[in-house]
Amino acid sequence: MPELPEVQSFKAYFDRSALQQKIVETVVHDAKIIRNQDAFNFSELTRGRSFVGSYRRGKYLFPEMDNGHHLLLHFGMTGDLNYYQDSEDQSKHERFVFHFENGYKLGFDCPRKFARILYLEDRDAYIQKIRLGEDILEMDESTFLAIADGKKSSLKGFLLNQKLLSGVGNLYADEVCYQTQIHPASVVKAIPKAQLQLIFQKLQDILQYAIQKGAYYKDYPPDWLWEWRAKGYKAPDGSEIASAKIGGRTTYYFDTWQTLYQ
DNA sequence: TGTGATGTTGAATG
DNA sequence: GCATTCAACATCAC
Repeated sequence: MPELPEVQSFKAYFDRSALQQKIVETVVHDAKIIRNQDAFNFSELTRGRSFVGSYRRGKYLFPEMDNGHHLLLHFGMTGDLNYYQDSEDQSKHERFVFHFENGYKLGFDCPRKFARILYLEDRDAYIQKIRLGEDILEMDESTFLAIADGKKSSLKGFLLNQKLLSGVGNLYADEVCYQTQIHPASVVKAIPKAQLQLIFQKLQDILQYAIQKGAYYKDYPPDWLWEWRAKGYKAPDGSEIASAKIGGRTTYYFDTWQTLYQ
């Protein structure tokens, strides 16, 4: 689920449900998901506070509290938010939940528990510490070209590296490679400038389009790659869909349809 | 039953 | 320092 467009819709969901409400209680069901506090401290630190805003960078969402401190919500593979009133609407995999003064609750669900939650006194220091790259949608073309310059890694590995540009995950990376007709195993420094510019433009287009659709996959165009993946689809030139591990992740592509630069 | 999954980290290796 | 590969995290679905 959660790549940049998905996290953007989590942000919108968070903002319209959780802002400006006092937290009367924070209940932690699974302490392991909170990485830098124990359950007791996390509850104490958030109780009585309210959220005043949120900031998204790549796949990282930072809710801001009324004392100037932040949380980090990173959704991992299966994180989700659930705003509800009746306890029967509580998710089976809720890991912690804020109870607000108005009687509603905001639960953080995560079946696989790969999510990472932190309490941060200094958000920017944390971002610097983990060397999180600039959000791809905040980046201009010249910055993108400068970051790509001379990189010896595969295009796929480059797009997935959150320290270089933040927001792209496995699905959207494949989508960009497909739509630009560039092979994901291409060596970045061997890709011509015009093609890098195309990659940049497609990144913007694809992510913006996905955000506009609320990251709801079923509303994506039928000629996007994601839907074809496991269906034995053929590219316009007749090449069959292939999969291989590239940049450490399972990657789908069309062998001859996508040009390999190396 | 085994395998892999829309993510990240840390360790080991080249 | 850079890049790659692997294991680990924990659960579910095919």
